[in-house]
Amino acid sequence: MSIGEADLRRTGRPRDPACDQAILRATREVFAEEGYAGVSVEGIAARAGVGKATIYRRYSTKAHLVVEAIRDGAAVEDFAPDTGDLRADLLTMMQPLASALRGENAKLLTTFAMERMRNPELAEEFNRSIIGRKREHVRQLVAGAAARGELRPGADVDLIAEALPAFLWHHAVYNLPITDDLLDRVLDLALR
Amino acid sequence: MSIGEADLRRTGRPRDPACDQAILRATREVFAEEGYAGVSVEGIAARAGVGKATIYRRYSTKAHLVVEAIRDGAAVEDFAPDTGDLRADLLTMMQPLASALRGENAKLLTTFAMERMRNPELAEEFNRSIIGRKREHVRQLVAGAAARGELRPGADVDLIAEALPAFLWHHAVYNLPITDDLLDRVLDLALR
Amino acid sequence: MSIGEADLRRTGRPRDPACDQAILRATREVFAEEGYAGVSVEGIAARAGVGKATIYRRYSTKAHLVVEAIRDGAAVEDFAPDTGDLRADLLTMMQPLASALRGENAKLLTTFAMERMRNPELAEEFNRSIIGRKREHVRQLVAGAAARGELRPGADVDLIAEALPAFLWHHAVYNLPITDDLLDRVLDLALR
Amino acid sequence: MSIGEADLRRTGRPRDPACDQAILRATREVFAEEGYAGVSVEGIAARAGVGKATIYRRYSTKAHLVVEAIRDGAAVEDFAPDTGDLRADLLTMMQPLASALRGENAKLLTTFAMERMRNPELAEEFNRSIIGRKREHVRQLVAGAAARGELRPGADVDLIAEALPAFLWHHAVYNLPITDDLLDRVLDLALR
DNA sequence: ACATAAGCGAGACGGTACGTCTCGTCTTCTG
DNA sequence: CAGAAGACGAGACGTACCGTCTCGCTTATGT
Repeated sequence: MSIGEADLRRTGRPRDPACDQAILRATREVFAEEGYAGVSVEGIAARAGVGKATIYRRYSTKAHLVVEAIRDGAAVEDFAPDTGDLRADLLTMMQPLASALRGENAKLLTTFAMERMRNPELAEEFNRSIIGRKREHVRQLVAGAAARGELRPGADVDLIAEALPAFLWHHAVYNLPITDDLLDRVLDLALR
Repeated sequence: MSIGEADLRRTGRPRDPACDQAILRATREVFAEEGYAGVSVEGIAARAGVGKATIYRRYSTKAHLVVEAIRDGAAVEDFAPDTGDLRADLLTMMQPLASALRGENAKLLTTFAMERMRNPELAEEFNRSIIGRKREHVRQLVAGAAARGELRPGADVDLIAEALPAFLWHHAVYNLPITDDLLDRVLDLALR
Repeated sequence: MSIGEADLRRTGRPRDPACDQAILRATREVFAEEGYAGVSVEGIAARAGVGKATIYRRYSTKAHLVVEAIRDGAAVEDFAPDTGDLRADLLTMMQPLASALRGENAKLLTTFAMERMRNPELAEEFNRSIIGRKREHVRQLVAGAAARGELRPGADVDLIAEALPAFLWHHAVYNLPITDDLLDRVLDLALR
Repeated sequence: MSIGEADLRRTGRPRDPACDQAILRATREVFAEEGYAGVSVEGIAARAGVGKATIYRRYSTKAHLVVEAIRDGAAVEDFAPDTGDLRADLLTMMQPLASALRGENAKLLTTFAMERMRNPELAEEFNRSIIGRKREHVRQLVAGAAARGELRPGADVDLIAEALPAFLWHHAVYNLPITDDLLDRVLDLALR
């Protein structure tokens, strides 16, 4: 709740939003150029024109900083359409993820996916900002289509629902090209 | 050349094979639990009851050490069958990966797969020891089957070849169960 | 001038005198127990229940703050008697220092005396508030007595004038007891 | 015992004595020029051409480093003569302290004297390297002389024994000159 | 048989980054 | 305006590793 948050810190000098942006921006730039190991908090501070304490006041850890920087720059939009046209709905839903995994933030996203495996609190955040309600919604779309007879009888609803993300992440993680028609081809394979 | 190598060091005290194992074992254990960043050469040396120089004599770098440790312990067997039965051949080929992703090395493998994204030195080794020649061989099996008319006309050879690893890794990374019939279901989806 | 000062600040909320005392008191306590390095402006603010700005509005610097705190709490009274009885006059003058070095402020004083060696800003203030005009006055008393023939011929005026403070500080610094008759014994030694 | 010490560290690469000297030397130089607050471990490391760890391996703390540096460069020689000539013996004993307090190390010594007041383990070291057996020995010399009738009857043995250090430290601490004849004058005052 | 050459455990070395703490300044809100 | 709160740039603190480098010792070979 914004009210609750405001209550927590209604006194003292407020944090400078310009610092927030300078820090996250510098972190993303260095991360993209040099990778995780190339990020040093000291270097980020210098590049952002900021004191180290100003960073540590926001992020307790280098890992935390990097993850938040990525999240800030790589959040994936989350639609939940249900037009009755399964193929179209799935395309609409997964297009943002495909774009993100293809763009300059691909490395950020896959790194984020990784970090979440060891850091449980990140797993939750990963769910919120990357997966969102997609997984469950996709399953419902597919199940609805199956119920309508839009799919062949005995179709594997769970597997079909998984197909798009599985292939997209597989391509991203293996540096295979995420071409414009990849989603079409996956849907061709999965939906018949 | 083994002869050349042997010539290079035919004198002096030979390296202790027990050290090799102690080092690689300790490295694997720490890596699986703490990830790449959690591995410290000093810690490995202590855990293996070995001097740091004994490690650096074998591996020039922490990255090198970790790569070799994983390769030594998590290499996935690499069959290249071609019986003419596509489904059976694919099952034979992917079974080792499925087992590996299900067994005690699952954490090691997924950590390796993910960690290689931020450490390019790991990436190449991952290709060599985990992927090996599988990718190309699977593609050839599927292409052969398509040529024989075993698949429906216009089947997406590349995508079919990718399906098993894509779903297996997706399950592993999202902690979904890798059940005994998962490969069957994926093959059902992909081959018809 | 108090009139001029009052003119400068006849508007707005007046400074809270309770803050002055709380700040100085907290500073003295911490300084006596932990020394100059142990004093942190942030800590003083917290201990005094005061904001940092409230301190810096009064004292431009940590050194300034500490100096004022000590001066406020440990100033040694400064008599300048000249009754013609050298021994009595010296006793009158040094009694306050002896008391101060024996009382609860002893630690404060010795710490101040020592700390001033590494912090030149403290040195000047120490001269002003602890030594004051005592040194010169004592010398004049002794010189006067010598001129009157109250001392043996050829008496070392400078050394006699120094004797009381030298022994008092030596006892204080070495934690030797500063007994009631110490001044008498020192005067016995010095004046005959 | 040197044997015991040797046992403690008979393995591994031995510490480089050149580092010891470079570190202590740099520390003394900076301390003399800038005072305690001006010493930074990082700066000492740079000036000595040494890594920070090489300093912290030897001295757990900045304070520890500074004190050892001073001790290494400012130890006062400790004679214990007893020729039967009180005045000569006292001169022989206190000359080294006078020299030290007059020389380039005066600031080091007085700062050391101060630091010992808050750091109990330093008090012991101060006793060992600066005071040594002087205090007790001086008292015995004076008591012996009194017993021999070399002093006037009723002489204040304790105070006489204290006189030289008291005046010497007083002069040092107050930046009064420690002239060549100061000891003579103090002895004149104290011994008659 | 014994000298040579290398392996080994231990740990010091010059660096670099970490995350913490304080300094003195600044910015906001409340009384 | 004063005061409480606390953010800000700067930079030192003490810790932990990295990859390199001695030490003194042990262990095979090759003459």
